[in-house]
Amino acid sequence: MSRKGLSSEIILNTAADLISERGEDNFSMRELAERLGIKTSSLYNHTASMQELLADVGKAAISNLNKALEKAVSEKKGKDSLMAMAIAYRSFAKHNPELYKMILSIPSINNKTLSDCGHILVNELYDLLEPYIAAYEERVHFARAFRSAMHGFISLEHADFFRNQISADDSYMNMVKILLSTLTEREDISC
Amino acid sequence: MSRKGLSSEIILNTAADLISERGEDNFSMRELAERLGIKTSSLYNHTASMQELLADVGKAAISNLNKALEKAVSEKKGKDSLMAMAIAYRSFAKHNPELYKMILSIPSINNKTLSDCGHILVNELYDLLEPYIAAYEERVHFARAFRSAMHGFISLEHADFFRNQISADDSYMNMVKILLSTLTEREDISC
DNA sequence: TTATAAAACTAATGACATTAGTTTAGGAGG
DNA sequence: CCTCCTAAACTAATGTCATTAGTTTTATAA
Repeated sequence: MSRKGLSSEIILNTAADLISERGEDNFSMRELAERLGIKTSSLYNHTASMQELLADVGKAAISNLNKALEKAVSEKKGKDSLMAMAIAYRSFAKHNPELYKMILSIPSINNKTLSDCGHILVNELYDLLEPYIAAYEERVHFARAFRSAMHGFISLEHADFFRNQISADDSYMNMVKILLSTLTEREDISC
Repeated sequence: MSRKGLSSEIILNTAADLISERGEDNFSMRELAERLGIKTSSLYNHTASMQELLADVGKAAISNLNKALEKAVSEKKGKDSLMAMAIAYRSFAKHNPELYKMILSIPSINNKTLSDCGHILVNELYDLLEPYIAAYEERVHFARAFRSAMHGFISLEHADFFRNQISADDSYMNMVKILLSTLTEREDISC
């Protein structure tokens, strides 16, 4: 190491802070360098490109989201787990709107990342749905619907598409309940 | 007029073409000018800024989406109308993925635009839901869930989050049916 | 104490949006 | 047919970026 105690981790965290504060569109290597107290070009000793750095921030974000979901799910059982997941998902997106948005741009950049990180959410969902939906294909359908609803709601809300006075929190809970209401415990006819 | 037969409409359409081909992120005034056969700075005789131009492209996109939805809805009745809307929504997004994405960035730019254009979709939905949901607040909740599901599905699919072999088309139809299945015709107890 | 290499630096390039000021051409009025 | 007017083109310049090449510095390992 040289002069500063800069590590890739510090750079990543500072980049994430900057993005959280001012949005991905307003992020610049110049401002990141300034905040770190170095010249812009020095950043390239730590990252190959801005694109790679942004991808890394996205990976960290999806990893944090997954941790939050796992924690939430592990504390409940059955439908309560699904409800807890939905609440944790929205909570993460609400507290980290800019980082949440970055998650969507990951897959197109890096095919492996999503396989590594994103599947936790999906596999968790598949497991939780098993007591309610026997057929694998149907489980996939429902999981996609569930994720779509969560993501879509958050996305539309953040883009200010819900102008009506009615509480968005209420609408979200209502939406999740509607979806969960279509799940009925199946009698186990195996063996 | 002077030399060329350029109109704001031609510029708008060319910009939309360019965005459709290469994405909003890769759009540049330089390339737009080149395709139009003029110098970059000449564009500023027709638009105040790139931001305004992009906003106009977004407005045109939301307008086209609304037209497609209205047409689809008008040809059916009851739940079939809702199904037709969902199919038309997805169809638009599938054929115009880049333009669809731009719609989401409109509200933050211009508060009036969405009130003018976007409410058609919302009001249409409210009307269609009236035979099934009496309470206004409940209708708002359901309409938000419905839009969230549609948008979320399209958004996740386009970001390549549905890696499973299972058909995305099937999943989409399944999702819409799940939501519509929770709607039951109410007996009209008014008067 | 010295060698090494990571990590800082300076300097330069090329893409980009945007602005100011100038020129040109096509249609309106005589 | 001529002349003016103005929309719409142009040239030139500025400032912001990301990125690269080449140089210097400094912390640590030997």
